[in-house]
Amino acid sequence: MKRNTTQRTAIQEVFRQKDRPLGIDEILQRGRRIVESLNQATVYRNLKLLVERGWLRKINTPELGTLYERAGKAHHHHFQCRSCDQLFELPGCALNEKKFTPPGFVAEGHEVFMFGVCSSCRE
Amino acid sequence: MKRNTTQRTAIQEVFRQKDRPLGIDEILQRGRRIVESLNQATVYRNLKLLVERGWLRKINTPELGTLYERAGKAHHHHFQCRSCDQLFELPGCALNEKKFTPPGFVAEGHEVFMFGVCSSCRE
DNA sequence: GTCGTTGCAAAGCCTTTGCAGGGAA
DNA sequence: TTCCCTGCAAAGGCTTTGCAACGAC
Repeated sequence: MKRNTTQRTAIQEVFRQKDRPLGIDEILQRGRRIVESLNQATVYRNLKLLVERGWLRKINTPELGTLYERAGKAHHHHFQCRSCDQLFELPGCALNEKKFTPPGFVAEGHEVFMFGVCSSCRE
Repeated sequence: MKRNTTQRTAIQEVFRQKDRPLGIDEILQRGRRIVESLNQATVYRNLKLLVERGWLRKINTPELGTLYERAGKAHHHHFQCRSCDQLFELPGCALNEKKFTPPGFVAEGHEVFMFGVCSSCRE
């Protein structure tokens, strides 16, 4: 049986506070504000567990490494600002999967990453 | 001034033989058929150099790590077969970038990865 | 008390780098 | 001969794992 440790709860709390894709460093930093002793290995172990439980989703980005976001959201993609290196959610989907699938191939899913500058950084 | 070493030539030859995205291991294996002594560090160094020269393009895939393909091709995306783990070229683009860009954001580019089963593996 | 969980350190991948010898021009 | 390039090994990031102590139930 799984136990609700203060560390795991802290990591989940971080995601409740910041509803956007987060990387390990930021999760660790913010988590330590809640549980000072929080260890990196613990974060890795819990992220893995929370992904397996379907509470988090792992995002392997092309330029920012691995990030995590809350699971269960509607199908969406991401926009990476190359100025502040934040990943933003893009609601909906602008990809015509069927049209794009080569004849004879079977499509199971897709990932779209957009790059550019966010509205805050553009100012 | 850059020199045309047998190692660098071998790596380029590998890409001429296989016109599809290749990973380090495959490049190394195939390169060693041409230059037996070929070293992994040499491959990494030359891939970096060939990318800088605009002869190769680096692809950071979500599930297969870093692959490289010949640069200079028309805008395209990729399809990853989860059965044979090969990356296929998808000619053209099915993404409506303008429609997908949030107000106030500036789009500079995008990356699309499709996942599924290729026609060979489906049989 | 049990046994899942944590912190710490070591180890595993993948990639980069320092260095001395080797090779292209 | 020059000095770029290579092979080898060590070192760097990021992530996982072994182990003994700890703590949730």
